Amino acid sequence: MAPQTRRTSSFPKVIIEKDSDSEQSSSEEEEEEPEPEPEEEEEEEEEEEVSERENGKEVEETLDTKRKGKSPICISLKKVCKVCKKAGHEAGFKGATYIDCPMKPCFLCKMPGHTTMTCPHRVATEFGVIPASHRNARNPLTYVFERQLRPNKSRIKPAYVIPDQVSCAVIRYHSRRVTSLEFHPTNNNILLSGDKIVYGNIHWSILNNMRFNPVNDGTVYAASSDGTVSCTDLETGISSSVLDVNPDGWQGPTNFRMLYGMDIHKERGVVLVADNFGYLYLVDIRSNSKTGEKILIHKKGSKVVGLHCNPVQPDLLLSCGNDHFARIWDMRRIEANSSLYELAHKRVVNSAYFSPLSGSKIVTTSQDNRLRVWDSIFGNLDSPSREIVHSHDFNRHLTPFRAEWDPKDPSESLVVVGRYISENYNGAALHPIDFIDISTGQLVAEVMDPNITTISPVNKLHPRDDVLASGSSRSLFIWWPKDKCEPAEQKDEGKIIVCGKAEKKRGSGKFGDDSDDSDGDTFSSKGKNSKSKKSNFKSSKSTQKKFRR
DNA sequence: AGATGATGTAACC
DNA sequence: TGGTTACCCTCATC
Repeated sequence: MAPQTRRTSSFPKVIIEKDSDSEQSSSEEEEEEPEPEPEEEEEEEEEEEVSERENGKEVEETLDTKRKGKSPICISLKKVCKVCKKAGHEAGFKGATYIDCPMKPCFLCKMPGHTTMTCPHRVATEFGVIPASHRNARNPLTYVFERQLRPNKSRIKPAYVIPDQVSCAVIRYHSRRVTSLEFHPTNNNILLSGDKIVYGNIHWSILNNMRFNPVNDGTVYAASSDGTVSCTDLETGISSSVLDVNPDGWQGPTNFRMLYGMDIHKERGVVLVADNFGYLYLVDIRSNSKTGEKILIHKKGSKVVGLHCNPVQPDLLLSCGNDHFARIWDMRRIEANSSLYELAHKRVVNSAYFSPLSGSKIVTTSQDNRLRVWDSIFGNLDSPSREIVHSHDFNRHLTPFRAEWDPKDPSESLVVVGRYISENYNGAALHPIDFIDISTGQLVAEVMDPNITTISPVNKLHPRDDVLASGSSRSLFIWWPKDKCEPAEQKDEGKIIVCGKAEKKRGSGKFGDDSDDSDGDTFSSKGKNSKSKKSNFKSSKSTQKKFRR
């Protein structure tokens, strides 16, 4: 074997280009570039470049081995934009304000020509929201809803009761990101949270969705990426698998089925669950076993991330998934390609929910950074009645964002959704949880706390109380009006049940043992558990809730 | 304070 | 169609 040796005489000179520490503007950079031999510089540009980037600096070597072997290796340590890799500007945080790369489309609305800073949708969420057209499509849904629901709909929209300030409890119990939250249907003091489980426990993979059993709210069903649906008794903690869509076990990553969307059809007594290949499965609640055959409801091979039964017309099923569609089905005759409506989106649909009272509206969260409202009475289902630009980008480290209805709002227009992009609030980059009026597109309220700097993609409003539960990377946040006592103190049985792998030494150790610490201990003020990352913030008991205009 | 890496998937070709 | 790649405001830990 002949060792590759380079003759010292032909070893090229190494030139290191650097930014000067004080100057960063592109024009000045060009002036400062060392140009030892102008002719060779020109040659360099024609050569193939092998470049690596590290920490916003570009290290690039220009190899000239096949020619004279004499022109210099040029290592450039010039600062480049970490987004577009070009010099002359830099994207990233300047303090608590994020500066966008001007070469990329707006990170918020995805349109070219401006950045998030100047995006009209950032200034006002209602920008570009067109009033719904009062088309009357005379479709079958319209008749059903008009006859059955109009009398119950209030004519005057009541004002939202949103407190100026809220208190927040931080629960650090999950060892991985929170994926799912569910309030107990009857017991005000029970909240269920699911996480991305690492190993062990009821499921060995991500818990994607869970629902209380509507006929026996002491049990909970959960769908997981491990391909099973579990049924767990909350009193005993005993869990059983009621569906396994991989009866032959692991047959490779392309064959393994994972379960995402799930809901329970109370009247029919079935759990509806869908997989990552486009199929719907039914599980009979009485026998806790699979019933019927799987049905293709979305594009073959695409993930079905959400299922929701209409609260008033339970035979109407709403599904959504990665094929960019949400679909409405008639449960009485559901088979491939038989959907009543197809709600088209530009990107993946993270969630689709019927409005909680009348079931006549649908709100969807799509990865094109838009919330869409579909109204079966005042609009039609051919196109959304409203599109609201809102930052909830897909990110591999985050649970996908899902806009959730406020179940207590009689006008069915209030929606809660976490925000991806941050805003500079007194020097801290915070990601508020947004309350949006979908009838106007207006941002009604934004919930935030200077101590909570993480993103909260999972949010759920309490069915009866003024309580918001938020799920973040590893924490749960419980928000309630500041003037009220802590939720768990309202009744004597406060209890939070956390599904997932418990990491017991985390946080303040309030959950360190398995005893039912019910009252004050269960909720602790955020000051105790969460360390303030920004020293310029004092840990205040109450949280700012800012109103725009 | 700055570097590290765990990590899943949508969109593209 | 399947394989490849980027991924741009994570976040906890060292």
